[in-house]
Amino acid sequence: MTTNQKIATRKPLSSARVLQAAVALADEAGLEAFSMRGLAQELGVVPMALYKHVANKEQLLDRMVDIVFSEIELPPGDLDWRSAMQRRAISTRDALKRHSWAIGMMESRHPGPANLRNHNAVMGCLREAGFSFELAIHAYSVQDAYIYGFALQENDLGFETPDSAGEAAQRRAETIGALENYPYLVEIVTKLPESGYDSAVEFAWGLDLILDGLDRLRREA
Amino acid sequence: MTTNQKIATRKPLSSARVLQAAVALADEAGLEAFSMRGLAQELGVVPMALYKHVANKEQLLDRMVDIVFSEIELPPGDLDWRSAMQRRAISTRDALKRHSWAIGMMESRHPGPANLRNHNAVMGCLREAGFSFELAIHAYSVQDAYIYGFALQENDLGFETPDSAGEAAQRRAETIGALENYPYLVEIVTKLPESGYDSAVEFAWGLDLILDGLDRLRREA
DNA sequence: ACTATAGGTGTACGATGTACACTTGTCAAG
DNA sequence: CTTGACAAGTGTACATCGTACACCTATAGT
Repeated sequence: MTTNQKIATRKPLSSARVLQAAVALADEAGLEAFSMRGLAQELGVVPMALYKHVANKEQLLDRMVDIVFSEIELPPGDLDWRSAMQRRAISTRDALKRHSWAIGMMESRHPGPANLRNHNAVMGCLREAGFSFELAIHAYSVQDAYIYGFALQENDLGFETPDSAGEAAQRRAETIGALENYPYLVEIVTKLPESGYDSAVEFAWGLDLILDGLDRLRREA
Repeated sequence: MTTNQKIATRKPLSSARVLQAAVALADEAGLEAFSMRGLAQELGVVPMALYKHVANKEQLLDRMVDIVFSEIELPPGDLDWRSAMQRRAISTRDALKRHSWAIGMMESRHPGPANLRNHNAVMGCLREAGFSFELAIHAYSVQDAYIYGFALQENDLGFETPDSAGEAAQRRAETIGALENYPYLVEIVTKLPESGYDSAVEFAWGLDLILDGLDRLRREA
C-alpha cells in the first residue's frame, strides 16, 4: 500500500478542521491553557504542521473569534426593533457562555466577516426602526457595553472550576473571615444563595431596563 | 565602605516598591509585555530577587488589581445616591483608563481589601438610599456590567498603539475595501469622525440612561 | 564574637511560539 | 512512465517565559 497507516488513520488537516479543533480546545481548556502545541496534539499532529494552515497564533485567535460571531443570531428582520435587539442580545450572551475565552477579545481583534455582518445588521435594525444616527450609536454603545460587561462578570463569578474547588473554598473562608467589617457584603453572601438567583434572569432584567430607556428616547424623538 | 556600590546606589526592594513598579510597567507596556523578567530589569535587579517580596506572578497580579481598586473613589456619603453612583462610576472608568491592563481582571481575581471596601460601599449606598435587597442587586449588576463593558470596548477601539499605526492603517484599508456590502458600517465610518465623538460623553450618556431607569423603579417601590 | 535571617544571585528546567530545512505523498505535463 | 513541482507533515533549534533550588552576603540580636 502506498499510503501509510497514519494518513489512512486520520483525515488530513485543513484550515476548517484546525479552527474547529481550536475552538473546541479553548472551550474546554480555557484561554490560558490553549496552546499551539496542545492543539497539535489534539489533532494528532506535530506542532509545526499547524502552520501550513494558519499563519500564527494571533491570526488563529482572530478567526476563532469570528467563529463565535458567526454563532450569534442576527436581529430578526420580522420583529419590532425591541424584540429583535432582545433576541440578538440573548444570543450573544449564549455564545459567550459557550465560548467564554472569547469575551475579552470580541472587539479587540481584526474583525472578520461574521463580525462585520453582525455589526452592520444591528446598526441597520436600529436605523430602520427610526433611530437617528446619533441615537443609534448611543443605543448600540450601551447595549454592547452591557452585554460584554455582563458576560465578563458572569464568567468571573462562576469561577469555580471543578479542580480548584478546594482552593476556592479556602479562599472563601478567608474572605468571609475578613468580612466582619463589610456588613453589606455579608448580606449578599447570606441572602443571595437562598434567593434563587439566576443569571439569565439577571441578564434579562438589566437588558429590559436599557431597552425601556431607549424606547422612551426613541418615541420622544 | 562596607556597603558596595550597588546597594548604595539603589534603594532596597520592598513589596510596595515592587508593586508600584509593576503597575507602572503594566501601564506603559501592556499586559502582554508585562513579565517578571522585565519588571526585575526595571528595578535593576535579577529576576529571582522579586520572589523574596512576591509569591508569584499570579499573586502579584492580584495585588496590582487591588491597587487599581484602591484608586477608585468610593460613593461619597454626602450626596444623593444617583450623584454618588455617577461619581464612583466615572472614577472607575478613569482608573480603568489609566490601567487598561486591569479591565479583564477586576472581578476574576482573589479580591483584595480595596475591592471589598469598594463593593461594600457601593452596595451600602444603594441600600441606605432605600433600594430593596433585590433591587440593589439588580442595580449593582447593571451598573458594573455597563462600566466594565464600556471600558472594554473603549480600550479595544482606541487600539492604535503608536508603532502599530501603519499596520492599523493597512487593516483599515482592507476593511473599508470590504465594506461595500455593509452600508450601515460605512455610515459609521464616515459620519462618526466628523460628529465630534467623545467617549467620555458617550459613557455618561449610557450611565444616565441606566441611572434614570433605576430611579424610576426605586420610586415605584 | 557568633550565628540566624533577610535579601539578592546564578544556574537550571520545562513550557511556549515559531523559523528553517527536511522529507514525503500526489498529481500534471512531457 | 518519468519527472518535477507542489502541498502537507516532520524534526531540530532558539528565544523567552515563570520559577525551583542552592548559594552567597551583609546585617541584627544575643
